[in-house]
Amino acid sequence: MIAEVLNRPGHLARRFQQIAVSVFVAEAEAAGYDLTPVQYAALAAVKAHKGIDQATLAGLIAYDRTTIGGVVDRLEQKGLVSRRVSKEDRRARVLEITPLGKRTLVGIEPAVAAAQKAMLRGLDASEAATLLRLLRKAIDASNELSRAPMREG
Amino acid sequence: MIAEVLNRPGHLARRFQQIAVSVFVAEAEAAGYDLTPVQYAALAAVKAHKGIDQATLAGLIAYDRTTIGGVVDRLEQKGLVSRRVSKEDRRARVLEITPLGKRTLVGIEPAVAAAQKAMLRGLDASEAATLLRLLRKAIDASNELSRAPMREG
DNA sequence: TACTGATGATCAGTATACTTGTCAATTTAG
DNA sequence: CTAAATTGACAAGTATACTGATCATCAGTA
Repeated sequence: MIAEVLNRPGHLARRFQQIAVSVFVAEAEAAGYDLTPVQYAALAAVKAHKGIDQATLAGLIAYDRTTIGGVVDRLEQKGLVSRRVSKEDRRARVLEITPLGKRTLVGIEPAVAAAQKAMLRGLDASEAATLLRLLRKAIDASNELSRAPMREG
Repeated sequence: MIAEVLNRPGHLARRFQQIAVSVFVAEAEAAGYDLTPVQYAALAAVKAHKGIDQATLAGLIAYDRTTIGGVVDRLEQKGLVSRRVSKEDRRARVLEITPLGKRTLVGIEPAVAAAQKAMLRGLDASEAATLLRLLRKAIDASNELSRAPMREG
């Protein structure tokens, strides 16, 4: 049997993430939005940190700096974010959320909430809280082991 | 602040999975193996189920049917798995682990164990057990919400 | 000031993970 | 027993997530 493999933390992490993405995309689509979890998180971060550059944004939500380029490309293409060269540092691209981006964040919120609930539907409130707490704890302790660690903003 | 986004289960799932993959690849590489977590799980499943076809393999470890094709391609290219057309069903590709594949699974085991330990290093034994139990429970309850649900066992 | 190093971003390349569509082979329905 | 539905696999396309390399710019120092 391969139960040993299927019960390893790495495999469970992959499965849970797989379900989380599926649920998010399904809820967003049902609500009429074409936004992935990654794009959503980036958009929310840009809103919360006006004028942030891509590298700082990547550190904030723990994305690889190469990956963030493509994500921002798509957000820009959808008109949710604007990107321009910084005046202080001409290497940097300064990001800002557009009015459409703001409306999108507000409008998609119920779908996001529904998705977060759906992926925990097998757990009661206490279990869900425990799972999130332990996930946070494990992540915090291993942050530096990731190739794209979270960097405080 | 974007703490609300960063503390959502979906984001934590992504971060934990991200760390799990990084740790696995790093440990495997340090041990002299070029194998990803996905390839490892597929290889272990092929060993445990001789003569399995790709679709059944995909269901067993909850991979997308299309994804498994590329994974098996790489395993075959590395000489870890052999693939041939089934005699009972000529649509199917029958998979078998090679001697090199078996040696690889044995040899990489310490690195896999080290990786699983590393990604839980922030938790004590009791917390780790709880996290895995709750992850399993959440996954089981939402299995069908995934695009590539686990099939059979 | 010139040099050195660090940093922001991008490009090319690889690997997952999924979509839709297609094809061939098999199974089931009528 | 044929027609319809299903299934296994692949192809093309998109999105995340990295590697390593390169380029431009900026910051520090000698």
